[in-house]
Amino acid sequence: MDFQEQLRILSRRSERILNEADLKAKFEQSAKTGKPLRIKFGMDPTAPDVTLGHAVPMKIIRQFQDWGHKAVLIIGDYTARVGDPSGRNATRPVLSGEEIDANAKTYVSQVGKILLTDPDHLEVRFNSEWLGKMSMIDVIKLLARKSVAQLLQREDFAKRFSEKVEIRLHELFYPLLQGWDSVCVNADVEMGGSDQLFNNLVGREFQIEQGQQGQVVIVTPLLVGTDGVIKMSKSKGNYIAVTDPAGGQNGMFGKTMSLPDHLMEMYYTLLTDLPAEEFKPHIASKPRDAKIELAKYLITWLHSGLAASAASDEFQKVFVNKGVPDEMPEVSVGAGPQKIAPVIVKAGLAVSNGEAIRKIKEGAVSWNGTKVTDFQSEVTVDAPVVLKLGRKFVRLTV
RNA sequence: GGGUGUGUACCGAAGUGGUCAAACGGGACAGACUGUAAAUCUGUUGGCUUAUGCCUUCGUAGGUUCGAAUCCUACCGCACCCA
Repeated sequence: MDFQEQLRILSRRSERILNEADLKAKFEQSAKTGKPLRIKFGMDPTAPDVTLGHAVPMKIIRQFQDWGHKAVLIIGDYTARVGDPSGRNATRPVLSGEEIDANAKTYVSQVGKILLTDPDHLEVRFNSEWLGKMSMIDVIKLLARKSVAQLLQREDFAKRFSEKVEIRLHELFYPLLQGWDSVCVNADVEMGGSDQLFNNLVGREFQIEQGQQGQVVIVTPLLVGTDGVIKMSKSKGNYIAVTDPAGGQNGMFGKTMSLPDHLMEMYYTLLTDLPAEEFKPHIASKPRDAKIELAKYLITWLHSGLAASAASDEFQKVFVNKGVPDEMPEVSVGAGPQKIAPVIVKAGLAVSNGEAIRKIKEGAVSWNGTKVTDFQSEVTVDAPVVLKLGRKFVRLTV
C-alpha cells in the first residue's frame, strides 16, 4: 500500500496530521528496518469508562496496528492526579489515588474491544513509572523548558485567563508532563482528540530537544456527545461507553436513538467505515432507519450481531409499540398497604415524595399499565407489579 | 501587604430590609405529538405521605431588626489594580 493510500485512509477521521512529510519518512524507515512504529495514546483514568469519544483516535490506532505497528497505551495514573485542563473552563476536581487505580485497572480490557492486545501490537505503560521518580530538581528543569506566555497561548488557558477564571499552577504544568511522557516512551506518533493538539506538540518539541525524532501528531475531530452540543466527555455525562450494555434502559441502542439527528453524519463518519456515498443519502431519506442502523453497527462492533438485533427488537417493542421490556430492575418494597408516593421513591424512580407526587400529577406514573391519578392512593404488592415512570420501568416485589 | 470587586439553587444569572423557596435562561425530568428516546409545543424542577402549614437553603460565623439573600462585623474563597 503506498503512502497516498494510507494517508487517504487516515484522513477520514484526522483533523490534522503534523506533519505528513515526517509521517512518510517514519513509514519508510519502519519498512526498511522492520521496526514497527510506536503509536502513543494517553488516557487519564479519571472515570471508569472508555467512551466512543476515545474510540475515534483508537480506530486510527487500530489501523496502525493492522499495518503492523505497535500501540503504546499510557495510563495516566500520575497525570490523573493533576487533571487535564484541556477544554475545561474551571479547575478539575482532583481524584483520590484509590479511585484512579480502580479506574486504571479496567482500562486495558475496555481498550481491548477496539485494539489488538497481544504484546506485539500493544504495550501498556503507567506514567507513574517515570513521573513518580522525578525529583524536585527534575521537575524544576522540566518547568524551565516553557514560558508562561507559551502556555497561555493555549486557547482554553487564554480564555480562562481573560475571563478572570482561576487557573491553578498545576494545570499549566499538565501539558509538560504529558509531553515528557512522549520522551519517556520514545513515541513515533501521538494520537489524540483535537483538544490535545497543544499537549501533543509539546511532546514533539521535548523529544527534539532530547535528540529524538519528533513524534508525528495526529488529532481527530472531537465526537459530540449525546446532548448534541458539547464534546463527549466522561465528566459531562453525555457519553456512550464502549462497555455500555447493548439494550436496556441505559444501553447503547437507546443512547444512540436519542442522538439529535444532526449528529448522525458525524457518528457515521468517525465511528463506522461505511462509505459516505452510502450513508449520506440514507440519512437524508430515512433518518430513523439510518439511526437504527447506526445503533446496530455500533453494537455489532462492540458487542455482537446477536446483541444488536436483540436490542433493536426490544426497542421496537417498548418504544414503537409501547410495550413492556423483558428485563427491568427489581425492587422489593415489602408487604402491606402503603401510600404510592414512597413506593415510587423506594423503587428509585424519584428522589423525594414531593417529586413522586408531582410526577403523578403530571400523569407520568403507571401501575401495571394503568395510569395513576390519585397521589394519595394506597397500594399493596402481593404479586410482582410493573411500575412505570416516564420511560423507566421497575418490577416491584414483596 | 493596600485597594476595588465578587461569592445566590444542578449550571449561568437577577434580586440590595417584608409581597423570597428566591425572576429569567440553560440543563434535567415529565406530558402531548411524531419518524425514534430526534425536532416541536406544554408542564415540573429544596424537603416534609400535600399542608391558605412546618422545616432547611442565597460563601462561613456572629450581630442589628418585629422581620435579613438584602444592613453591620469578622473570617474564608476567587478575580482585578497597586506594592
